[in-house]
Amino acid sequence: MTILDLFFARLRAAGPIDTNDLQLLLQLPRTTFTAPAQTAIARTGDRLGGATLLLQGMACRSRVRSAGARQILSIHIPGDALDLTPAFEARDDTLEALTTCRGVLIPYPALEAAMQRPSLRAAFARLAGAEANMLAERLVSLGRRAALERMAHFFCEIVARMDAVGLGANGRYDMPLTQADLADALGLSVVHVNRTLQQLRATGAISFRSQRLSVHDHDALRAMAEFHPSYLHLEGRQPAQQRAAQVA
Amino acid sequence: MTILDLFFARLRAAGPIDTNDLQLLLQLPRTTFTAPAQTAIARTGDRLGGATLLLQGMACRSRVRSAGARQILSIHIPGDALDLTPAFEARDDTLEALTTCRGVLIPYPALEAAMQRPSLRAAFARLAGAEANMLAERLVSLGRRAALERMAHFFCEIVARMDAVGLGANGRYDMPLTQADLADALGLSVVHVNRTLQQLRATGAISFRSQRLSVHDHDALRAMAEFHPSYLHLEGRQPAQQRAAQVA
DNA sequence: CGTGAGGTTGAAATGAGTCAACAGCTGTGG
DNA sequence: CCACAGCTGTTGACTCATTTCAACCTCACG
Repeated sequence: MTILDLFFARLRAAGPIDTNDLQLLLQLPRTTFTAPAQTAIARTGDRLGGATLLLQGMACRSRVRSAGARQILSIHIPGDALDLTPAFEARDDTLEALTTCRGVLIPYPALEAAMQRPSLRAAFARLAGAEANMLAERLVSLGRRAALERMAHFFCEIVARMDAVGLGANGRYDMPLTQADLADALGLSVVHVNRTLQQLRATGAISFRSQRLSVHDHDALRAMAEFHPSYLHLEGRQPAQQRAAQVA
Repeated sequence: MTILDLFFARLRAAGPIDTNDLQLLLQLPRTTFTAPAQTAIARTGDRLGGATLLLQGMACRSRVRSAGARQILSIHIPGDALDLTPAFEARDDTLEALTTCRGVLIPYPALEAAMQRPSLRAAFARLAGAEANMLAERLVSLGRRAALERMAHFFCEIVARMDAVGLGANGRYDMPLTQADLADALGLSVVHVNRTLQQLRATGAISFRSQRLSVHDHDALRAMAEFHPSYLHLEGRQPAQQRAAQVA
């Protein structure tokens, strides 16, 4: 049981990984950080100087257009690695804490050193690949899915990811997103998110209120979204409990 | 003057790179391939087993929904590196040749070996980072830009990229995209692409017919798109000729 | 000269956005 | 302890961007 536990769970979900590698990761220098809810962890133009592992809380990466419109690029849950690729230049997006966040920062030089090891390089490449895949699938959502499917797909993905690291149980998940956040993630207006959410609730597949998502009919939700979790490249698709046991 | 010339131009555009590294890249085993226009280079489920460098022609990466709707994820021009990250699992998208394509495939094992060298790792990370940045910016387009801006932004990006490797001159660029391709890239219907294109032409900023894009008013186009090329992380923003000279 | 792919057009339908008001809840300060 | 401010969610009416459907045009090509 270590501090990086959730990150290790994420690594394991992406594929087999060597115990020695995990040991090496544990020995990397790192600094912990916390960020209060609703604040920026890193802004456009900043240089974090390392990769971030999110251990508690929920964060998102976003870009803001001059007109003020915000587009959320990705939502991050505990166990996620952020900014895996060394940023040589100033960052182009903003990293925001949606809730109070706790995590660690691993400086790039240390990470670079660890990357000497091919097996670790491969493991990180898998994470980066999954991240790129998620971005791609979001592009499909915004480009070619109607609001309802889009929202259903969003919930399917985040639920699959939370299951993979053992977060949430009995189909209930902490989901501290306002409808405005959801709108910016889905490329919709707040009003339309509200109505689409009602529509989705009306199907009986989910409920979503007061920071809490409950999935009542998993299959129906997936069908609505045409969700095929293969693009996430998560190994098993075990329910949360079983996965949690395996990790521990 | 080597066969990988355009790829080297792309690497250089992304940042400084050592001559020794280029030499090493030249010595990597590689197989050349060609693909006729309108055919798939690699389909969902395939495993290419290596990174692809596109040297001639134009290709795109896309996903198709069960209903038949296609979303183009990225457009690739000569000099682009595709599938830089080793794919351990079957690919999730389709790689299509839009025109006749010529390129080389570098097997992952060889690439992996080259990655031992930190400077090369950094160079490839820059390419991968730029790719991810482009995906992110496309997400902003689909989520938060109206059709006209979206199209203007698309043209701005591809023009900037072509300039960076010395393709196109005098504001004229080979652009073998049908309006249907454009629609699938921009997440619009073909009809609406047609009308938006007329609107864009009417501003006098561009013309686009018979596989050829001409940019008449670069500044107007950028203004319309709110295009800020910094996210591409291309070094200079020299006009094509100057850049071509530097590369040669 | 016919055929088909790509492009263009008009009209009607609709999904999503905008505007504006209001309800519910929480935290805060008087 | 109440009043108020402010954020989040909800609703209705209206507008508008975009899609859909269907027809037609144009041109390259066999």
